[in-house]
Amino acid sequence: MNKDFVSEITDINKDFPQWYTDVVLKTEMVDYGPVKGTMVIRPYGYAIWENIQHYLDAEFKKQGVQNAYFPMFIPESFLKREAEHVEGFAPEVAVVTFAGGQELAEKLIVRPTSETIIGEMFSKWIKSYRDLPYKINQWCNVVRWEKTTRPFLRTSEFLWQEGHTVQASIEDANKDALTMLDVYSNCLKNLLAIPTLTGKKTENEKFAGAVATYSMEAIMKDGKCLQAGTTHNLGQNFAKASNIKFLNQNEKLEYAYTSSWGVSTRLIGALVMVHGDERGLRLPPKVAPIQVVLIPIASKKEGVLEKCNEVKTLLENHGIRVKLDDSNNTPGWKFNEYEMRGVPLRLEIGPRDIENGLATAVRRDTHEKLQLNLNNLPNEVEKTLNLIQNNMYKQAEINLKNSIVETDNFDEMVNEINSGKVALTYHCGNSNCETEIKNKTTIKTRVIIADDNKHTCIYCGKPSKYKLYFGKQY
RNA sequence: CGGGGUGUAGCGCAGUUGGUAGCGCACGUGAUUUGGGAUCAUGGGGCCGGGGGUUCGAGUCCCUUCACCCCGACCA
Repeated sequence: MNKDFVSEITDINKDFPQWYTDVVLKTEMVDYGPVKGTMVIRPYGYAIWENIQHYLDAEFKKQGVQNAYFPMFIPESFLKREAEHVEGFAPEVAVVTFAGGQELAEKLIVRPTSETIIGEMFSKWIKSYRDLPYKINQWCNVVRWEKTTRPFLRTSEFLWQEGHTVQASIEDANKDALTMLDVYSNCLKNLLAIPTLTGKKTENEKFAGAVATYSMEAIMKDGKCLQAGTTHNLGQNFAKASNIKFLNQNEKLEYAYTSSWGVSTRLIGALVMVHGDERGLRLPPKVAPIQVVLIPIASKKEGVLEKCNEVKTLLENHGIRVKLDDSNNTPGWKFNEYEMRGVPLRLEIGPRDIENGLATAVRRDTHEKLQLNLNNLPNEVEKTLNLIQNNMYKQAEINLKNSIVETDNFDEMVNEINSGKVALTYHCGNSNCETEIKNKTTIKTRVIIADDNKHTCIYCGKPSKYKLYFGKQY
């Protein structure tokens, strides 16, 4: 017996960041790429991403969004069209200066986001109010040369979707941003079993060039926040920069109003850090690449493997993602392996089970052992998977609530944040005051705003405009 | 860009005052096994991150460089 297997993954309570790295590598979701800061998304991680894509594509469609693809290279001059935008992104763009054996006349940036190039195309395509609204999404990679990187959470290149809409009024552009924020938070709730805090970002924290940025934050097991998705009301800023004009119903030429919104492979990182435990990954059934792992016991005994294959086909025909592991490894090894990989439900089938007409099942979320009737297996498995999905959301919700402390005392807020909590508090909305709060807390904070008028600012004591969350952040 | 750490077999590591490379796991083969990381036998695998130096001799000492990880400042 190998006694060292426990130490394969760092103790989640002793060193959370190292635990995270161990889990994503050992479950074979990801590996480091040869270039610093890059990652290879391996099949087990990519399958999760594909499940997220399927879910979101269906939701986007409901919102009248069409998929398309735009080039990765953007003329450098495009980026400079929007002053705040270039200031925000210039430090982290990768630039191509040499290609085809010669120095380029105009440098090309590798997209850090595509507002400028998509805006350029919109300006060609949109002529009239009749063309609006116009809604485009693309699944692609983007490059942001980050100084410190971590698989899924922050890498030099990452995968995301970016949606871009054009509207005839700022109200409609803002509505798009808010609607997509809902789509995102529902995705996290329904698919990933992750509860989120949503709201508006402060002036200091909004997207470079946006009128308003909305954000969805998830709370990790260690109490830190992770920005899981953002949507932006860009007003006319990018329309002016890209010259997107339309003729309105009064026959007046007018700059259009745009929005943009995105979520990235960072969601996979959130999934790991919200649900994982000391044994490794825990995946909600709806995103899990493998929903049920089937483990034969004494597989060489007569009838065992046959029964397993039969059950596998039965479940697959029911639309359940099943893996039958008939490898030579011992059952014990397999139990641990698939628990580490976060497979929601394990079925064991051995001579005893066959004799009794039952399958032994073990839930990953509760470690609960169940006996499921072999005659009604697909329905029982489906029911159990739903229970697991719901229970995982509930557990995450409890963790979220336990992580938040409401306070209007400044010192208390600082203490709570330093001890790993998220503080729910009040703020006047003044930009200088916000900066002061950040400086006083001496930790990186993430801010989300909801409108509020009943309290006073935690820092300056003036009437508060906003209700917001402060917390340590990834 | 600061602070800390690590580079030796696919992975995890050991390698003493310098003496010419080892352990566990994994992998190949054969057999026995199988309800919480099996056992025996046997086999393959190394530019000791790179470059330079000291030395009769360097994984080990010195210089230099590169890569990666973790923690901070900026970002999804």
